[in-house]
Amino acid sequence: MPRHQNRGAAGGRRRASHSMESVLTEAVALLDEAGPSALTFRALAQRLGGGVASIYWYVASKDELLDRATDHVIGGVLADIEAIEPGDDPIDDLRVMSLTLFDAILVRPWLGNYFMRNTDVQGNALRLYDTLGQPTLRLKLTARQRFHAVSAITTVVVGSAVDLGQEPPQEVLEGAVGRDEFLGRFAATWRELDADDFPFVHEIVDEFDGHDDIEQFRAALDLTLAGLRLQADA
Amino acid sequence: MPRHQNRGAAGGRRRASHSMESVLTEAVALLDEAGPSALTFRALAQRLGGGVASIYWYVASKDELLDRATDHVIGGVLADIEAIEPGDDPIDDLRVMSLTLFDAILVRPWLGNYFMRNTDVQGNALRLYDTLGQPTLRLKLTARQRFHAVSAITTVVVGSAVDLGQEPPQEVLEGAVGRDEFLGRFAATWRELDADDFPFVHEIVDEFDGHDDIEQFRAALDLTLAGLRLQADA
DNA sequence: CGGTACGATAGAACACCGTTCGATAGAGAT
DNA sequence: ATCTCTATCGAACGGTGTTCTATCGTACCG
Repeated sequence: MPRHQNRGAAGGRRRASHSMESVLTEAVALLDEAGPSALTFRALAQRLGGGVASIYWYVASKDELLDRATDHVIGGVLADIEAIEPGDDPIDDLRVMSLTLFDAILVRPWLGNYFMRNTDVQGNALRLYDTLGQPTLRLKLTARQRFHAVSAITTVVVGSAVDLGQEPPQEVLEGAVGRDEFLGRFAATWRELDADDFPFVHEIVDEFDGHDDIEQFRAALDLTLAGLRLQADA
Repeated sequence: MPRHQNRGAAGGRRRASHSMESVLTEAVALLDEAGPSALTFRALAQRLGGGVASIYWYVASKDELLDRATDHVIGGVLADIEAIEPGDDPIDDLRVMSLTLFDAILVRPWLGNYFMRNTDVQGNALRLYDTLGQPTLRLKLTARQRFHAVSAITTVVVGSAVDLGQEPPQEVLEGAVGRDEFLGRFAATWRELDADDFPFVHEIVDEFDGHDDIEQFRAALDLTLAGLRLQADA
């Protein structure tokens, strides 16, 4: 395991010289460019201009690599969230923080799959969890209610993110097919279902067609927050 | 692709004779016994007493296998949920249905990772989605609100399930370490954090330690449903 | 200075995975 | 008897995470 930060520039031109920073940065770049399936040790090594086994000096396994890469970008999100100054309404603060987190996941859908998986490695995620919980301390709730409230919120965020992270069939990732057309195809299938057999699907298919992910998330979040406000005012 | 159900018993003793049913049943058994990582084509083939390639006659890829296996057990859950007779309060019905679904996922945490991934293949999941949505038709809501409400609920269910599905470090899976002890270890780490730096974590660590997954889910669900009730009564 | 310990790198090999190919067995129809 | 179509299977292919072992280069120390 690495002890110090790598403090020097590269040596000669035969051997590569990495650093935790560069490993994570390139890993994130791979994830951003082509999704989780593109992040392999061989691809990462090539990008770093080194050998495969070298990566194992910084990271004990692929799981840890993913955890650390996730925490690496969560660090940035954490800074954004900590920069939010508390307002009058704690629940409003919760809302802004959650939306900030969700925005970050929207840009990097893979985040949802690894976020908060292992707080031992993901120090920033733990800190984010705490920051997200702090507004609840200003609400009239029991400790258990606070715990459940923040769990509920992260559940909504992660749950929505997982929906998103469902690597789209590679067609939209390559840009060959737009997301709207992708949704439209499903909508078309649904519309052909018998209206008596599937009354609800029939009712909402137009809403599903071309729906906005952020709006859907905000709706789910607001339901939870409305419930929470009710609880805090009781 | 298979046309008919396999209608006969096995032939001689050299070649194995499968059926869609048996393939999915054994796949589910593997998933139940040792989690997703244990479901390999080789392991499945051995269990079926046949060759690896045979499975591809029933299923085009591993993703499809996972989708069909998931939908196979969702079929049972669907029956349970359809058996629920509507009560006076649609929101109560939503609650009972959601809890029924969550109970099923609690027993098979892997379900959460594949549920509703592809409604083309997962016919039962689509039907379940519709059934879950029907109570909202009795509420005074717009179509969009109904769509968002059911999305929110499935998000909470799936989000909670993903938390669960986080294959525990194999120690608790083997029964060597109890879940409580596993949680306790994390709690111990959290307790050592500075109380000023992590005020929220400090506040809720006792609640986290030994917490019940069902209770946590129910709390999140109830917040959402409370918000929904507010919306429907407005 | 020369030697040595250690931080850091890397190539080759291993075991396993999903998937494909080509061959072939069996049963019914012609 | 031949043909066709369903269903099966062993062997191989390319790719993966991971480990083994050997090495380079630098900092330290006698």
